[in-house]
Amino acid sequence: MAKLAGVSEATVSRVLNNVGPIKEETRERVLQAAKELGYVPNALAQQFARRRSGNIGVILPFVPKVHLFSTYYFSEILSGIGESAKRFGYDLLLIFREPDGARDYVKLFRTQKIDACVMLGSQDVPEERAALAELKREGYPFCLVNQRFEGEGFDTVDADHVTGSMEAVRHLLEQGKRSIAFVNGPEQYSSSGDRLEGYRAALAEAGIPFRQELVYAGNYSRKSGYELSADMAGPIRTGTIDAVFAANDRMAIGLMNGLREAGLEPGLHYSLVGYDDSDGSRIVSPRLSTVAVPFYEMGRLAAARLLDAEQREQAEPAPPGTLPVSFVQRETS
Amino acid sequence: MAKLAGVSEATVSRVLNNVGPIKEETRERVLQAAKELGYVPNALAQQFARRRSGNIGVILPFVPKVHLFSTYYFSEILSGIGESAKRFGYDLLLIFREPDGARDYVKLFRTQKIDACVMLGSQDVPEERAALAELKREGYPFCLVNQRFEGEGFDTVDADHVTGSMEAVRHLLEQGKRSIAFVNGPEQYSSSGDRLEGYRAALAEAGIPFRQELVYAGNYSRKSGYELSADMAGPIRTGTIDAVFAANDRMAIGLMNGLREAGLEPGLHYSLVGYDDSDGSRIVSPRLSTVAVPFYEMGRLAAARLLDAEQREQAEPAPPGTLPVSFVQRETS
DNA sequence: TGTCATAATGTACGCGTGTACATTGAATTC
DNA sequence: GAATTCAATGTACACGCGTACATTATGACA
Repeated sequence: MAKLAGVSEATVSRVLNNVGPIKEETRERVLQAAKELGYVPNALAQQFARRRSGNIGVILPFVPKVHLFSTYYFSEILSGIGESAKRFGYDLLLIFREPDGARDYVKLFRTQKIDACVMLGSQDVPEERAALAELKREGYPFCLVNQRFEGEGFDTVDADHVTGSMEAVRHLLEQGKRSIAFVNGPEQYSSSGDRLEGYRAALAEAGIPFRQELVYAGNYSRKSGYELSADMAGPIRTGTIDAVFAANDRMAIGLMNGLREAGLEPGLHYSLVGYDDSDGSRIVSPRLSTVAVPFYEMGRLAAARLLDAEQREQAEPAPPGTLPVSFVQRETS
Repeated sequence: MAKLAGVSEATVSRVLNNVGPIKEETRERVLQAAKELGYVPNALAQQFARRRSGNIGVILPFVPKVHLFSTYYFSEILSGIGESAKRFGYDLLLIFREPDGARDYVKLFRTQKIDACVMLGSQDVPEERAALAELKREGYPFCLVNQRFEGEGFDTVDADHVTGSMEAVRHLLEQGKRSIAFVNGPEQYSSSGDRLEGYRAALAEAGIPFRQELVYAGNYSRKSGYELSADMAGPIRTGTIDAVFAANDRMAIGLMNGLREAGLEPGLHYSLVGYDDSDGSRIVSPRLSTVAVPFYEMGRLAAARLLDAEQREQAEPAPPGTLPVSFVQRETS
């Protein structure tokens, strides 16, 4: 191109990439020529020559119709990842998991489509664990967000859901509640285990025995919370349950709606605390007490960590980042 | 690679791309060798050689903290785009607009990073209009979703917000309401204009004069709806307003919450209809009447159209697609 | 002035595919 | 049996950049 600016292609490349010593005058001449011709480097050629795509992959759960997971959750994390990506000059390649459960993450790296990858919404099931272990074995950089795999040593950015749950339950205890039910999500998510742990810890701390029959199993969907209301309405009426801690806002809201149909109001007949501080928690009435999770920050950190390591070519896996969460009291407790 | 399978690289390429005549036996030999070696074509080299990235760009508004726009809205559209992309073998490259308003869309194409592009959340402002016009002038394929630019002939997938709004207002009229306020969003969005048009048409149809003082300006955020409640509480009490049609659910919900603080309940002191059929509309109480928009389908269609055209190398711009919406009655009206 | 170190630039080639064109081989036709 | 045709494959090169290495300019120093 700008050979028409009296210099070799190599020099052009050097100028544009700021590599090697360049006479100031030459640099300006090249940049001037590039501007005049409206020259834009071909990213495909660059990627090919550099053997790096400059893309960071973001793996998302398969969602034909986004509804099991909170869109809030993903939007926040995604924005955070985007923030870091921009800062490091990377682009985001969005990848939905296959519906059939196939997860050939290695292929994504082998084809060079991505240089690193952030995993969202992954579950601790054997196939996933194996797929990630292979990824790690092959040395490809990836980072999990909001999901740990015990004993694998995967790079992870998580939030302190144990403490978050403890605080939520402590709060209910402070309100004088003694029969606190817990609506949890599937155990494939490490955060479910964390929350159960926090729930138990808070009870233990208060000298209250844990009772399995107060633990209800949902799947993080609003519907599952709604359906559990049928089982819980009775115990709430009789006082066998005087408060509910739900593992996410969606279930809490579903439960709340279901109990309302049974004539039970949160904050009046029972206390209710959700988890996530999602949009929904602010718009229901009464407004839902919940636990705020720094999703944006988690995404930002996960990507930053990957790209930072990428740049210095180092492999030292940063210690799993665990970000603090905070209890938010509103009107349901 | 699979030259070790007794054939030239060219033949390997032909086999893998299904191009040209190939002896069945050769094909199998190549595929067998590829499998044995675990061969995976280098996507970067492919893209470079084909001069196509195989990426479809998705332009999103700049969102340091996602909150002005409904995350629901984008998640749905994004999923729809993902669906089409997968079907055509494309990947999604996520691109956030620059905060400073710079929008060098052309560069994205010139660098070959994307082959086509879907625009989300774009506004009809001079810079955007110019940027898109340039894109069109240069012949780069792109498609707008939920936003039209009159007189430009851009490829667009929109929803019939005029009819949707008419139905919403008709519904209120059928309920006997005669003083229907309208809370609209910024006029940079064509859908705002559409909704105003629908609002006026429905009034005209019923022989009710349009009154400018019943039109309130929000910005599609929940906060703006909340703030407008201060202005509207009085008129509602006096009966100067007996119903409100809001241009989206977020504003409707904000308004509802604000009016509640003033002691006014939707469905009781006034009727309320929102727009979007977002998650929020289902979880507030009373549940919000609204208008369902096929966002997923819109994303799916936009991408499908682009990629379809891409494949047949044709340039005939499909007629702007306008998808139907549907009124959903719930409890606030 | 000559030597040497360093700055600045040019030359040449590789990166891994896709593909136009050339070549070979086999089937068909007269 | 020669000519023709087309299937099947090989050969060669382009794609646009980055970069190792070679080369030349520049200045410091003796």
